[in-house]
Amino acid sequence: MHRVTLQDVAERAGVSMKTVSNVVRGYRHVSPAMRERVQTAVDELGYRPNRIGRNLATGRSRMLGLAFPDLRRPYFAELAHVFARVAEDRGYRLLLSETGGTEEGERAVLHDREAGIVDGLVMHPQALSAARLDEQRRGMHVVFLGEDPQPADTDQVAIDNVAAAEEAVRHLVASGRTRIGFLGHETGTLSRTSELRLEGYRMALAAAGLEHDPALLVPRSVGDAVDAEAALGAALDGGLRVDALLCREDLAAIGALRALRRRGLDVPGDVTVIGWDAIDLGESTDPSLTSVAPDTRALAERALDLVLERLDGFDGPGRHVTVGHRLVLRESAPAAER
Amino acid sequence: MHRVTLQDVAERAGVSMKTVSNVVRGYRHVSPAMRERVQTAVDELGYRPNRIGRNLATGRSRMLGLAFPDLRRPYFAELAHVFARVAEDRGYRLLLSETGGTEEGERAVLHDREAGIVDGLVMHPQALSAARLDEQRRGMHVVFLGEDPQPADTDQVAIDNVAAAEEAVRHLVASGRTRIGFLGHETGTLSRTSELRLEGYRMALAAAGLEHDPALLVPRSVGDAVDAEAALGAALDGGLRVDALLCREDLAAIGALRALRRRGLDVPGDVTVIGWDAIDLGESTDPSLTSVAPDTRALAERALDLVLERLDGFDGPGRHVTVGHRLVLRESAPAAER
DNA sequence: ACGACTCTTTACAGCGCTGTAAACTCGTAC
DNA sequence: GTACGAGTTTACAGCGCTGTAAAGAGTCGT
Repeated sequence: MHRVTLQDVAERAGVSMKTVSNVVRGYRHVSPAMRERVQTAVDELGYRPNRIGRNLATGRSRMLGLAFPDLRRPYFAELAHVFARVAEDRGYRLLLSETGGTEEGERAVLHDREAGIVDGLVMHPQALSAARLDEQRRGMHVVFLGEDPQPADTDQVAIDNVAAAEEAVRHLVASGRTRIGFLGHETGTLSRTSELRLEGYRMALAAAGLEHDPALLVPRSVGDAVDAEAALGAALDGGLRVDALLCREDLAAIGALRALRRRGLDVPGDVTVIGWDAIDLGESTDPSLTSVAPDTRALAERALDLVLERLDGFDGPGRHVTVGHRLVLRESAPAAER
Repeated sequence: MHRVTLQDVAERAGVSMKTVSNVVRGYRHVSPAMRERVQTAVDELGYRPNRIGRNLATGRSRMLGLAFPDLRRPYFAELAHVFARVAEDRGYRLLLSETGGTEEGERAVLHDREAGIVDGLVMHPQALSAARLDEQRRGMHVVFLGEDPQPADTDQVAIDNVAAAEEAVRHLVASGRTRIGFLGHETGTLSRTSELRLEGYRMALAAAGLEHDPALLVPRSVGDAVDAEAALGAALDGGLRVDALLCREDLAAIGALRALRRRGLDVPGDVTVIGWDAIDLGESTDPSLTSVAPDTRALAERALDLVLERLDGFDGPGRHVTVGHRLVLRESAPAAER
């Protein structure tokens, strides 16, 4: 079971190996007659290029790493899908990795370039500090997703979390809501993303002349729907009264739907709910979820632009790109009656 | 920016390249003194192996392909997570690919071995026939997931769909349900998976002495929750009366919850609902979903066992492995009152 | 006619690492 | 003392492909 190599084809066609390579790669300086002759031999022998040989010779794998904390979270799975599509359009494959949101996991994916497995990396960091990220990446081209602190000379892409939160809260205010809670940020140390979303939430409350009441903030310890449900349930049972909720992510919103309904509170009548991420399943919850939808296509496009420009030799300062978002209106927070 | 190679370390430590390689790979026939001397040089120079060089020399990438139709479907994203973990325990990386459920997509992943990118493949086929799969794989070691028709001498892993469906229906029967519908199979040609689940459904009905009424089958054209909701909604509005539903997958069950609630039907009181796949979010729907849960851990373990045994030289006939499942009881179909 | 340029093909070396086998040393058994 | 086996280190060739530069032919402009 000997694999067919360039040399085999070269012998068959009576030309040099390099000429076979030129034909297979589509190099333009090959005569039509030669191209046909070699292609015939390629077809007869069923030659298929060995990417490993090519990768070693070129020093490029044409594969990019994409690292998320956990693929089971619908938003990340859906984002991975978009990234894979965009990368494919650019002639790249994606190697998906889960970091588990741990330092060790993040450190591991940063080493993939050194191993020659990937040419660059797009990553959603969660555990490593900016200094450690910089130290561990050792020159690897990385684009960071989100707004967590990152090394100064690296590139990142994010949505404007402050503006998006403001917009969501404004929508709730326009619907006549006055006791607007926030559900789903971390119980202990806040991630930068949570900070920004809370900042936007507070700014919009202030702009609406609503007093910010810390009692309206409901954190959770684990970022899933079950934990959000429990956290909100406990708060409601402990006397929390809200007429609206901005949730840090859709999973928290889904947990909120259960917690509210279990206590006889109607959504959106008694409590209006807005999620974040606009996952596909948000269309099929009951009520369907109004949610902040990042422009995931633009996110992927920009991120890949940035990392590929680095691969092409761009050596300028780190760039911070903000992509769009919109508020997807569904049943949990319908268009305001005006 | 010259990468540090085995040769650099060898010169630094005053030994041969091969000795450095032996140390780095943990080859046992190296003296402790030599090991320490080389490791010191490795650490000083910050040497990191280039996997591409190793892959070319060994003919192995230690990467396995995992191909699903669409990562956005929660079940596949969650299964991918389990596979990645199991593969990692075995010293392999996974290269995830989406086939889009198309022949072209499936054909493309079957070629990755020839390119040298992966050593083998685990795949959930949907579009290619058994004959075309056999033709296209050209000797590549593939393990197929599910029970669709596959080449005779290949390996596959699946749960017993018939038995699982029987069990689910028995649970509904034990809850006193007599008009048990099935929601979510394909509108046109049935996949083998749907056939088997329907077969188990029918067998359990017969065993319970319940007449099988074709009007109780509600197919859908697209496999998402929105389409299932529409299909069931139309059927209910067209006069369908059921007191229970077995759904082909959890997404269909989630769609069913909305359709039923929108028509004033209570779950599980008026209609008991069972889904399939036991996705994480099934715990946070309202009511939470009772669902057939494949033993995904065993699925991943067996599938990787099979493909790795092929890589190790096993050349026997194709093996069909059935792994376990269980019925996860939640609110949509609670334990029967007995 | 000569020089410059473009097109075409090819020889050569190298990308980084490993498998194989040889050479050498040491310890043990007969 | 000798032979054998195990441990240790190393030389060599090769895995498949590409970049670089050279060689040769043809065309065009001066």
